[in-house]
Amino acid sequence: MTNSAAQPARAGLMTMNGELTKTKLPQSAEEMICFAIYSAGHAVNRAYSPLLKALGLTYPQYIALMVLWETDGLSVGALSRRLRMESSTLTPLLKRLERLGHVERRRGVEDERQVFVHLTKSGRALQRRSPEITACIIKATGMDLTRLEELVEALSALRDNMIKAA
Amino acid sequence: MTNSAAQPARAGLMTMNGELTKTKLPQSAEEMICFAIYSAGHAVNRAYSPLLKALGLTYPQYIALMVLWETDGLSVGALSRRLRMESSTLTPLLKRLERLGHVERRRGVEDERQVFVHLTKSGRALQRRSPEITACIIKATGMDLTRLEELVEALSALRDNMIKAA
DNA sequence: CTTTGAAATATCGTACACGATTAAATCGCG
DNA sequence: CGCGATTTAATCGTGTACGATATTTCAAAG
Repeated sequence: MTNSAAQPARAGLMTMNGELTKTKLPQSAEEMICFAIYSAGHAVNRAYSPLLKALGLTYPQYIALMVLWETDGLSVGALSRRLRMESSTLTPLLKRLERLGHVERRRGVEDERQVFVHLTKSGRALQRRSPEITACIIKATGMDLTRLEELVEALSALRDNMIKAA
Repeated sequence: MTNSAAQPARAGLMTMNGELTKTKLPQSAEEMICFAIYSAGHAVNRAYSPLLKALGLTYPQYIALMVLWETDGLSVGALSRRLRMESSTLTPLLKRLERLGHVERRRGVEDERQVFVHLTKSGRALQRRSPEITACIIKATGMDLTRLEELVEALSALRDNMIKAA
């Protein structure tokens, strides 16, 4: 399984500035940030999914609800900015949540372009099931809270940087 | 080592609407890990996509190719284990890569259940475009390589733990 | 050999996810 | 006041993603 066609392990040609400090470009897929975040993201999704299934929710639906639990009555646009998600993703997701009876979508009165999303009693009730799920997930991470917080910090910074760089 | 971590630390601090129950679960830290990894993952995807578009590739296709550049001729199953991806995801992806002329799928001879994936000349040629993309992404992260490596390390550990806990 | 079962892919149904486009409503500026 | 730009959601097309299931092939007993 070792690599036959010896990769040159090219030294840095990156254009940042004179960094000769860490010249090795990560070559192995496992080392690359793209693979790490990609596979970790899916692993988290798969860890949540069976727990959420008991509530009849998907992982993205749950995340959208988390934001609404924090701030109810957001517009689709505001929600999409918080979630960093396109309206083309959010609209069908919200329609499903509406069909499930967890939210209501109401057209704005003074600006009829906007649509506001309000939790129903049922949608608010789901929040009470959240702590058990959280506990389950934290346990599954196998990390202590300090480390998790650091990781969240780093990921948030990464996300914001990449959005800024776009 | 299993679950020593889920210690309460403190009663809920982080609730915005004030009605935190008696659960000592730290919603704060983790309510964010799912969102953090979710949004960061998509941000990375969106950063790669325009760069890959120049090569006619999607982000998951690129990641699959990365593994093949490292080890050509893997079976679908071996590839799926490396990518932590189901065959139901991988099969159509590989068919698209085949239609694009970057790989060939060949049924095994001694075991006809297996399908082996081989890079074509075209698929191997794409590897040469990889370093520029990597450099671009690393720059967009706004982090130095040491920090990125730590992050990759943490994410890989997180992923493996969550898979093990499943 | 044949039955039983396991393994390796593939297929199917549902649900994201994005960019590009569209449609409707509001705004801006002459 | 008018009409083109802008804003806001929704729609469309393509491509992941997953679990559940099907299909084909191999393996293990009998």
